Amino acid sequence: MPELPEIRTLAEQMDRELAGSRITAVEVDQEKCLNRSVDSVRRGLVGRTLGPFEAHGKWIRSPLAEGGALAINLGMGAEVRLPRCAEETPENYKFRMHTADGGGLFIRFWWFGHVHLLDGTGGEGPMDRLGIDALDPALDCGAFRALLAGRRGGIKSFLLNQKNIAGIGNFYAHDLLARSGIHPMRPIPSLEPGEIGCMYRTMRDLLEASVALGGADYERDLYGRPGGFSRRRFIVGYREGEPCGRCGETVVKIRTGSTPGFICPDCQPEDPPGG
DNA sequence: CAAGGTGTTGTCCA
DNA sequence: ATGGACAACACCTT
Repeated sequence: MPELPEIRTLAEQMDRELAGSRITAVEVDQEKCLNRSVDSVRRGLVGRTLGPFEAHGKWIRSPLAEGGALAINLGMGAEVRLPRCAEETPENYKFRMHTADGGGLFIRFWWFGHVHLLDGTGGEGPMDRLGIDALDPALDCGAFRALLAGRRGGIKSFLLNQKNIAGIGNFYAHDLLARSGIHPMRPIPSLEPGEIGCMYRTMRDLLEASVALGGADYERDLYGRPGGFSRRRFIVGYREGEPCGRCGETVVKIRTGSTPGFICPDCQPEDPPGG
């Protein structure tokens, strides 16, 4: 379930703990998480030096000083830990990397996730197909409008598609739309300029607020500490049957395409006034 | 206890 | 371009 705020929190911590460290050993017990064979990944990492860690959407990348890069995606909720902060036995972490300074990185994959070794030439992995990061400073309101221009589908599926904007998942999408007063199934062409501007500001406010708190409280960081962003902050997200945090109307759960969604029927009319 | 929902991504199909 | 179905098979709630 990690989305942009949780990934960004981890990337910042990994940058502090691991950037500049030389990799001394790599053990993998779950080969399907790799984009190459275990031997190939081990050969490509051991002896190399990790560069700065950067988040892009739900992916984390660290270029290697000798060329190429390490790319990590946590899928539906993996755990990433420093070895000294591991709570379980090492065997429970299917990817284990050790560094010369005595540190390292353990990853326990839950459903699935990815550790990719990239050769750095581009066009080789999922990261190359990502849209702009949702908190990229270059994504101002005008750029956000430009992304939506000419698009025809529903707004929620657009926001969840990482090729359009990277970092938004179902967890934050519920309130991003509710706080903007937009029904998830609204066709993009039906959105008023004012609604798009509101959605842009809400997206930045919501994600930045969670980043400032270290991400969602059900996720744990590199040290095993939970984030400070509680879902009690949501006005509709995961509040089925409870009053909407804005108007008090009862929140309902609906199907929004292939994902479940939570909406306030009053704040998010399917057919907006004047539309 | 068994069944079902859930979060992500890529691929395939209409 | 768009979305739906599906696969990857862990873990919690019902």
